[in-house]
Amino acid sequence: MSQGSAELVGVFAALGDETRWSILTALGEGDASASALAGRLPVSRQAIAKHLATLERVGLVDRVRAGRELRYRVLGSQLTSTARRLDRIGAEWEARLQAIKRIAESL
Amino acid sequence: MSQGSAELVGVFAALGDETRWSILTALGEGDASASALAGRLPVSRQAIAKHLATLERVGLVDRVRAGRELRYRVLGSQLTSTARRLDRIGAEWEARLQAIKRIAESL
DNA sequence: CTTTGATGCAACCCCAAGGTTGCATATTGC
DNA sequence: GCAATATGCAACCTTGGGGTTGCATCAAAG
Repeated sequence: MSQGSAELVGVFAALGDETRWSILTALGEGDASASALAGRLPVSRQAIAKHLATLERVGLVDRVRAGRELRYRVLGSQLTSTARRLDRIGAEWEARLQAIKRIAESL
Repeated sequence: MSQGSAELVGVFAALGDETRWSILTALGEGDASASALAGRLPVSRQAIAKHLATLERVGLVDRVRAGRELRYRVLGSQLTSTARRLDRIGAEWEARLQAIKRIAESL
């Protein structure tokens, strides 16, 4: 079900851009096409199309034909699954820290 | 306590690089200095120093002097708190999707 | 069938980011 | 004090990514 660590890094790279977040939040208020998004955001339609491509590549977004336009939709599931993986990693490292701290205090 | 969305994006940008992940995982096996890391990873010490700087800037890592060297340590807490924020956002979007799906099915 | 609105493709610009080398500057150990 | 090791700083190179403009293409609406 879940992807490898390479894809994990890809998701983070995709989320590490302000413009893409503005696209995601705009999509959060309802599905939209690249052209529609270009009307609301201060970037060209082609720039948005590229961003949508990278978002789709990492599974953060979904496309579906609707007449002559392509409507995009946010996939929250990818966010939550990524969050879960991130939480597990952080918890492991945090556990290590606590263990070391306990050892240090017992000296 | 938690930071703004700008810092959130910064954390993701920091996590969107393979080399930084290799640094983080290396640090996960025990605190280390930039020079020590340079011995284990296939990049120069200066490159690692830059990465450590960006990791520290977003609070993913911590530095402490130990004699003449600077030892770095992973802060899992930043990961877990980021994961929590990510999960909330994903959950909201997922809820929206489900709501729309219900409406569509009721037609 | 022609027009119109939408997407696809390509060339191009610019800059930040990852990486390197070289040298200066501490700080420990003897 | 002197040698050795670690960090700090700076210049520099190169690539990729974000952005733009221009044009081709395609499908719906008249």
